[in-house]
Amino acid sequence: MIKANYKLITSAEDLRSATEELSKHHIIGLDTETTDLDPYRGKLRLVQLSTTEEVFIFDLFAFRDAKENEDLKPLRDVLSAQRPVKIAHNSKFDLKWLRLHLGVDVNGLFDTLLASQIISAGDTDDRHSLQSAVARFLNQSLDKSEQLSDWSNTLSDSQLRYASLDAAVMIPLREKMVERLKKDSLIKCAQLEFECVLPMAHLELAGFFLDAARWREQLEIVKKKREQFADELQEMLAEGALQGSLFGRAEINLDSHVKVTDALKRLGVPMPENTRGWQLQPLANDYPVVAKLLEYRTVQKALTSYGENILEEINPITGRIHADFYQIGAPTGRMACSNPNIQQVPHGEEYRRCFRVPEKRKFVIADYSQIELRILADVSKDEGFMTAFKSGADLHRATAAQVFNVAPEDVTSEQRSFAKRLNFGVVYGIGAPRFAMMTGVSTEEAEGIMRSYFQTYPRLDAWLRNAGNRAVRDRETRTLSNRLVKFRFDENDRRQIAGTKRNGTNSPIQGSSADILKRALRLLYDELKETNACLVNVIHDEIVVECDESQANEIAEKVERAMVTAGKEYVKEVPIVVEAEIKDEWVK
DNA sequence: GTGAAGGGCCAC
DNA sequence: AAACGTGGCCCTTCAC
Repeated sequence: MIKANYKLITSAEDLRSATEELSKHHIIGLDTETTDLDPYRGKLRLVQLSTTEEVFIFDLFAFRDAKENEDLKPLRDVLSAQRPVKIAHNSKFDLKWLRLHLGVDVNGLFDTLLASQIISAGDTDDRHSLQSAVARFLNQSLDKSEQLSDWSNTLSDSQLRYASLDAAVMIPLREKMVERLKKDSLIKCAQLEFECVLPMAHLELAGFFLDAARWREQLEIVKKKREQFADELQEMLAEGALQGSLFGRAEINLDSHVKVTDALKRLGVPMPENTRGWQLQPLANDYPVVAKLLEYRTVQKALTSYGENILEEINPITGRIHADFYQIGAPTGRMACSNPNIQQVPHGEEYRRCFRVPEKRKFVIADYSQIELRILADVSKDEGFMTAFKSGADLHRATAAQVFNVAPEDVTSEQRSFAKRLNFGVVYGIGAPRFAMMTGVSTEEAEGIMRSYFQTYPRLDAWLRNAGNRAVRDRETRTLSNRLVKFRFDENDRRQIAGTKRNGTNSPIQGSSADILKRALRLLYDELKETNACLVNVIHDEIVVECDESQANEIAEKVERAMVTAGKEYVKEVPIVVEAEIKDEWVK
């Protein structure tokens, strides 16, 4: 059973001696208690720091104006120093509050949530709450009943005991996790993740500005378009109906795939198993009604996911959108984002241009050029594929020239398009039938093109096959940071084996790309520290920074440098290219 | 009425 | 026979 002797700190004098004691330790536990989940709405009540012997509970309500209060400086110093190492669960949360309410950036972190996810290596059955982690690693139960209690009034002994336990448990939990991280060679990956937390905390605090008036304006236009598509689609679908209602045409629920499928069948459209876009696309040429359906769905999707609802996500205090980012959102290590997901705002300018800079500010929008393909080239060491990048010219054209054995200037637009689709497809483990479907050639032709692609890049082919086979054999794979991705599958199920092969080739590529981005975010944080530029969005291979107009050029250089440097740490031979632009709106 | 699953589509 | 990887979010359908 975890026990903790706590000391409540409410005076400058006690604070000094407590921090003095804390700085004698190499490793301490960290937790906070707040009156809300939103740092802009609530107050930071307690900061708990634990050693192996005791827990110091700092009651910030006992100190006036915490952010500027000189009496709290020793506490800030302990938190900002690289040592002692601060252990916390979901430290991004604590870091946001400490930054905003205590004016300190925490350095020297060990995050038990991230460590738990890294160790689980993508096993989606594992849960990663503090409670689950304590149960799994320490075989103990943790009482969370006071978590949502009122932290704004006089605190009960039960609350203080709860507060101290959460901090105290960090030390034994970390010990168990370090054992596992070492055993699985995951220390480097963990360090990468821990160093990325502070940039993520800043990202969430900064938020992304959305021009609400412009958004509403644009929505009206899209809504009109939807009404028009809906009308036209109803008209076209009704032709197959046996009878209309007495009051006119029988309306079909266009958002019901069941009803729409029925209606399309009535019209004699040879329907595939389901009505997903990529299955319907080939029918769009022959059946205008199918083309119309796809048009309708695109507009409908945009309107439902990115309609009025997103305006509710604007924080009334900052006037900006503070989305939730999950640093390890996918088994590959990729991030995920929600409430709202600003990583998948539709590309249409009508949406993107609503994300604009405030007065006197600029965006620096920087993205990696073909990062996944460069990683693939570098790890496979395929001479031809690497050459295509080293030439510095248009990659898809260069690929087409090699695959179709023509001079780059003689590549037709069709050949370039084949090359482009294949370049993108190989990362996902595309097969000939799918390639045929998306390019409109026969499966035999597709097989021929793919064969010549892989003959042109034999080592690339070998690497892909090998990666897939190894994934099946070892039931795991690694990214360039040595991040582990485990696979679970039924070896008697051929579909699952095929799926594991695709995962086995895709994960190291996608995951390494995530590694590079995370490293870039940390380097960027270090570069931007002394400026008032801030990270405002991250989209897998793209970074959006908002900065003062007057510094835009300088900041753009810093962003580019951080990203290229990060890339070069992992990709040794193939050049890393970053394209940075200065913009007023989030458009390319 | 509620919640999970299925189907679909957006981003990379 | 299978057919392109990772996520989030929407709507409908269906079971409880």
